[in-house]
Amino acid sequence: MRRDTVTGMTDQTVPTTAAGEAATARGEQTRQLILETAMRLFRERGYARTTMRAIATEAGVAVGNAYYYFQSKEHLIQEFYARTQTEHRTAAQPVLERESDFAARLAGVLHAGIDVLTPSHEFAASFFKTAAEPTSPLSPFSAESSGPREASIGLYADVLAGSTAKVDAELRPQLPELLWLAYMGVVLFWVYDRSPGQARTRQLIDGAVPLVDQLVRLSRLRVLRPVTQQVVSLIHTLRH
Amino acid sequence: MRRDTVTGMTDQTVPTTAAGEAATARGEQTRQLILETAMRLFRERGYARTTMRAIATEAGVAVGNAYYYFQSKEHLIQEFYARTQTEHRTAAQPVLERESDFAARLAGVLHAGIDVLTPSHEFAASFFKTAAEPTSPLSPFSAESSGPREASIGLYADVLAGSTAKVDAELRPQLPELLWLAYMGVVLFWVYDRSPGQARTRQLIDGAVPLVDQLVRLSRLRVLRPVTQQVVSLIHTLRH
DNA sequence: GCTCCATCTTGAACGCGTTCAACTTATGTC
DNA sequence: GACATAAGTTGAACGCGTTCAAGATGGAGC
Repeated sequence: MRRDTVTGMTDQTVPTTAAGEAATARGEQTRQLILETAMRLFRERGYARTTMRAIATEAGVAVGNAYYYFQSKEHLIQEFYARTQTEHRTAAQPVLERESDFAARLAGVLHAGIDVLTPSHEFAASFFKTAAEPTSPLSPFSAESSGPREASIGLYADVLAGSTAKVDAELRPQLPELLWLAYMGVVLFWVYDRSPGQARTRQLIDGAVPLVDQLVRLSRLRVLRPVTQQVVSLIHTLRH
Repeated sequence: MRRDTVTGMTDQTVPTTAAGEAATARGEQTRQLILETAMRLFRERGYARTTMRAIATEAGVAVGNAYYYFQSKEHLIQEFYARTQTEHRTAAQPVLERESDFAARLAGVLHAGIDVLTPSHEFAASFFKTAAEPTSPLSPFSAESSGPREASIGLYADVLAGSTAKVDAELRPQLPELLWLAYMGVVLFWVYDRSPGQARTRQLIDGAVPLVDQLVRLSRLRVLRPVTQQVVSLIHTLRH
């Protein structure tokens, strides 16, 4: 059974047995071996300088074998997404348990996200272009990325839910996704950030969080209600 | 003399004569021929399906010759930037001459930008990933794109300068670049927009412009001054 | 033990972007 | 006109991601 992504989705082009999840021990072992080798080489040499031949050789298999388990070199990255997302959740947990202030929770979760990404900055930048392509399965907006995406949005739902923040009733249901979008913006900035240790990104978070916090507070204010409603209605329009 | 970009920048790796601009008639002719052929094929077949061999063959030259004039296949796209920018300016001119209301000017210029891009939607999406890579010379933030970028920011400076809008004094000097950034956001949305005729992008513009307009107005309001100042100071911090 | 068949594995081959040493053409100098 | 040098041109070759026909493996049913 040809497996597609780390989410365990079945490849529609090769529908054999119905039990797509039932991977044999032999296959799963090779799959993991190739994956670990690839992740190691990506970190060691960067994405572009790691060839499929090198991955296969180091893993002790044939090139074609790697393509039996992964549709393309790009698909090897999907594993990176899933891992990063899981690590983000773990790293954010203490903050979510400790803090109740909205701004503190948001800042903590954003910083935790960058903490997790930091060791992979160079690597992330080199494959970012792949993720940026709209038609790519690696796009954060793609159907194939829906697993990690939903999980990530859930994280920001928790940021809001566990906080003492008072939010405009109409805005509240939209806010988690908006916060996730803001997180995507931070990641985008981070990828482009050439400052040592990506210090600028930290400044962006520390500067933008109080701003978001204030805007959320002000969303209930009379002068801003029309603007708030405009934002909400724009979101509805765009979502169809 | 090996030419680098459409901006006429000299390739530092091959510094021969000082007069880098003095291209001979023969060379310039071949260069234009390759360029026209490439642009035609890109539009006909899309970026990915157009091979350098096909470009060379159709232009009646050798593959290596194309690489004499253009560092890479990607560099052929830089021409697309420059042309698009020029067309955008032209398409926006009537609006800038006619309207004095800020919101009308901004909406007009944004719509003009999408008007110009529309015929290239498929093509743009396919090479977008290239432009998205931070290290790519095609990134809108790169030094090599500074020409078109500055011109584009200038367009938004005109949007503001010719309008009757009253803007917070501290915010005003930052606004053109912020508007350009918003335009980049619109283009990003447009690239991902799968709705027929990219109707969603039009809705985004029509929905977001009044919002921006209101925020700009409110920037002078007492309750929002702190937020405005925060925004301005954040920009300053991030700019170094 | 034998057969069958899905699963897994192989590596040569393909088309791509890109490079480069060799060659040809044009331009200026005496 | 002859020479020197810069500008322009060539196409075979390289390394890459990817494909695919062919073969090997291992467990289920008898």
